[in-house]
Amino acid sequence: MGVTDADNQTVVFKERLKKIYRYSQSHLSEGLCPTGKVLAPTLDRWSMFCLFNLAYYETLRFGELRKKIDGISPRMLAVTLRRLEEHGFVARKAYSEVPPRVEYRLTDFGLELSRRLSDLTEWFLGYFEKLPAFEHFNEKIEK
Amino acid sequence: MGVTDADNQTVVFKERLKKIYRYSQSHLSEGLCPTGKVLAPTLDRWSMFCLFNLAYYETLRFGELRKKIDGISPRMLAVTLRRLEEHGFVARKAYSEVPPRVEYRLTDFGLELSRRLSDLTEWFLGYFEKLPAFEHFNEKIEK
DNA sequence: CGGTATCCGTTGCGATACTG
DNA sequence: CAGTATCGCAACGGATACCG
Repeated sequence: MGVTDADNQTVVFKERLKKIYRYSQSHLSEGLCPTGKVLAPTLDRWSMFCLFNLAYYETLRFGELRKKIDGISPRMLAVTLRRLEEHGFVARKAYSEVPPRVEYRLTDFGLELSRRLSDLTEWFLGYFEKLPAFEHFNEKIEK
Repeated sequence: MGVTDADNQTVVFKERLKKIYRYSQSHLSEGLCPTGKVLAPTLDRWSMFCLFNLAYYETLRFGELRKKIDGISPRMLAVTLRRLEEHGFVARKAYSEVPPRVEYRLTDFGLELSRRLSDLTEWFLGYFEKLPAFEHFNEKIEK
């Protein structure tokens, strides 16, 4: 009676916000909110390319990744992969061979994250045509 | 026959990855993938606090936000709000009064983004207890 | 093959002081 | 009240060269 689904959704949303907010405030000194702590390592210049390539091909070697990601330097690929590994998104497997062979793949966590990030990306690609801030982006897409 | 829901999901996921990947590569020079382009401005030290406060209280003035976000300087609040406004997440309304009054609220886009970010945060809060990289995080939560 | 080491420019952020 | 101006530091990313 008078209480709509939308109302209930709002209440749930606000409770969630309060919970997250409490966590966030206890971590202010670390420089990032908890969402940032997880997402930031995936939002630099190269991480998403690594994640999505690994999500697509499942297993790739260092050199294969390097070839697939146009313009990345060996240093940045190493840094990016190490960070993704440290955060539990990517698993690294080194074989004791000559020449050396190292394979990378997503963990379950990394795969789930990739799915969720692709959902998010899919959602806001629809906004590019509407929002002024992303106009330049659209122009390039159309080319 | 033999084609499971999981298989179909995987196909859809991979098609989506290809699509996003094409977009991303055409924007390499800009330094961020499209997901990053939208999310990065929300993942610095302060943006999420602004977004979540505005999602919770709906409308807040500059000074109110400043009081609610512990430790933020006027400069960083101004910078953060301006960036959020430029990206279409936040609407700014200035009243011609003395003393001046300015109100901030989320746009529909900003509200939807806040919901999605809170979903994401809710999901991975469940991983903090499992992943080594986030152990230090858990310790603080328990305090 | 799979990385490191080094240097260097840019950006982000904080602190403080000031203003229409 | 709602910001801006200025300064300074520290972290990040890029380019290049080198190594087990």
